[in-house]
Amino acid sequence: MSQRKASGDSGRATIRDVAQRAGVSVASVSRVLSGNYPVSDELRRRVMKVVRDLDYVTNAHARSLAGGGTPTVAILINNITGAAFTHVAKGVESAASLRGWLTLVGTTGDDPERELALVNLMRQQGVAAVILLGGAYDYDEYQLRMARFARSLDAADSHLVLVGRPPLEGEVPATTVDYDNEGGAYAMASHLLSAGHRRVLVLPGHAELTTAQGRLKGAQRAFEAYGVPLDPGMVRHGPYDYEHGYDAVEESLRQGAAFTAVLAGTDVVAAGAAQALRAAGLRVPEDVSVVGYDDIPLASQLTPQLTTVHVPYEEMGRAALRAVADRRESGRRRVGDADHLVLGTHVVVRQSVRPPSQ
Amino acid sequence: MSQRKASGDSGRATIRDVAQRAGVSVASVSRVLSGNYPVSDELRRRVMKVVRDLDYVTNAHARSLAGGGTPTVAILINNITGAAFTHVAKGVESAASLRGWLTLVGTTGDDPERELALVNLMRQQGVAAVILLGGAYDYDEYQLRMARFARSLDAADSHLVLVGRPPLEGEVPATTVDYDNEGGAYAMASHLLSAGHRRVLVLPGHAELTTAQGRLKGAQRAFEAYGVPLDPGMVRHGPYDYEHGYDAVEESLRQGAAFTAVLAGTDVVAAGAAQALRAAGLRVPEDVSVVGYDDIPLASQLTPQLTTVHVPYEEMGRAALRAVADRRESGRRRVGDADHLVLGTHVVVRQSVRPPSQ
DNA sequence: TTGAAAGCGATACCAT
DNA sequence: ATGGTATCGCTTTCAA
Repeated sequence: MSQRKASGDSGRATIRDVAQRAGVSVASVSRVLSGNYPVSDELRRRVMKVVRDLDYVTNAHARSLAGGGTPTVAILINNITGAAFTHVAKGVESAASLRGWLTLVGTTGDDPERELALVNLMRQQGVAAVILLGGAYDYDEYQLRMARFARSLDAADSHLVLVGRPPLEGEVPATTVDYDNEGGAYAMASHLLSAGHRRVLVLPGHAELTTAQGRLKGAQRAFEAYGVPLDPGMVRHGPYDYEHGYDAVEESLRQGAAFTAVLAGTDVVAAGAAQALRAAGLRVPEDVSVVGYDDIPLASQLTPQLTTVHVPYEEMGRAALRAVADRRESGRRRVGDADHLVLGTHVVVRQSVRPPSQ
Repeated sequence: MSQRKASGDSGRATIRDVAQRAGVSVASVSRVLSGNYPVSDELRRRVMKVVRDLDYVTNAHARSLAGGGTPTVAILINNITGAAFTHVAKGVESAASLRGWLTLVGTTGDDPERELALVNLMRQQGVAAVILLGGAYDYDEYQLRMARFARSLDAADSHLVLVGRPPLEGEVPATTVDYDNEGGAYAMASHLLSAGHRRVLVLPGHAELTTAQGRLKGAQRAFEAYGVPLDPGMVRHGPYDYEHGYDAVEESLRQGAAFTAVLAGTDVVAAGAAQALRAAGLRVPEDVSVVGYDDIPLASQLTPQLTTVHVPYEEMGRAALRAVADRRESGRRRVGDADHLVLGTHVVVRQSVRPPSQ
């Protein structure tokens, strides 16, 4: 019944099927296909004909077991739906495919268990690198956890790459591709301050998220630089989503908070904030200015177009992959050897900021 | 120098390393790890200890060569940045990970060459299925091309799944997960017509794209049903992006076209259209109504919130994976056996439609 | 319950 | 330029 290997009938054709049918050795078929070895035209013709007839493709698993194999990188995201992450992923994928590499994607849903499981799964796959995207929750064990990931991957000839979060402390075999998060926030807040705003509602994000921490710190530094006190009551933490932006503004308004501008942690939060302002009969930017962070497409599609901080997400993705590829080519480097890359950010001035009216 | 296998030092630890160090056979280690075989507690303890010490994970390539292995599905997208696709991908990924499956992602950039290369690459990987996302360009060879993909994959014990596009003609071993594209457009157009709109600017998308064709056809049917002639000059084709929406409206206005509503092919196009209307001093929806299609988050984040057609993208992704998984479990089915699934769509009424003012 | 050994499909070294 | 074959790491009979 289940006569396996009856005649290359069921399942995929193997290199042996091709060899047999072409009347040559498997070694020859392998040579023709990899193309990195001198082969007679006659042989090549014979083999390729059969390859086409059988619609043969080599078994990637066997190949990578035997030596060769397509390098693969894994990218782990919290939520594939986030526009910012999506652009990093695009950068990684495009740079990978440019080199003929494959990209695996896994989503963690902010679940440490799942993150661990995925890192191990990727290790099993023998990926060239695991790229972790997005800000991290800075809980106690975080550093240890990441250090463990890094060492595990390193021991398996793989590599850990952190994108969009601060580098790890100590001598850990990991690469970080980050952006000037705090600097961007500093510039954005300064933009608001120099326009004359003094009372601004700040929505940095979750207090434990590294990106939110950086953005808040940048804003605080700007306020200090301008000698303007930043009322702690004007800082509201919450998730990076539309609802949070909306709710935070609505609530502040209800509590009678007086502010002439909103400094949001992301463009999506800014969108929610703007909507809440409008719902309260306030005009943006005539009555209240609103700024975001990230510069995702949404920012320029809103009305008014959002003034925000541009983060080179796609470029970060490309940089991450380049770092991995370089490291492969030039043999592994020593720990701590230029493992940290920081890309610049800058304010994109659009239409959502005006000097305070009164 | 390059003494390989000196002592399981360099590279990943193998099952042999574990066996040796635990003083048992590789077979036993394999049994302990796969857990699908009776094993003494003592043995298990010994093996697991070493596994932890060595931080060992099995080599997925070797495993899948030998028989077992993690099922993997590939999802091929034109542009990973599109919000709609992203949600399908999320559905696929979540359903996959629920079963312990892996997800590979590749982007084609609308390039047939690359699409072919990717399908073959995925075939090499021995994926359980290749999921093609998004509308297709209905050029001549399309059907033949897809049929070839389908047969190739089928012959390799894999499977082709088409998501968001019409099913293939004839007896082709492929599964289609689609949504009622035309029906949604019909309902959306009817909504506009029943509100009293008679002159509406239609921006269905690229004329060759199957989704655009369906959306246009649905709209046309609605106009017919209402006995309202749809001026061909009021239909403008173009890409599914913000710029197209903006430009199309701007140009129509410049040419003096008179319309009281815009029926856009996607939410993003609608966003562009709305922006252009505002730029021209027209209010939405007081002066001109605007509707979209897809119901991506953007739709409810715009001002005014967009009335649009909801498409269950994430659910489609889940359905696609379920179809593949079912097919695996229950052995392959015969060609043409309930290979076509169509999910419903419906209008989501929000704030961007008003009866025409005059 | 445990071990030995035969593949799985491809690569690359060693002969010819 | 070609062919034979050991090998990659693991799973799975087949014996013990």
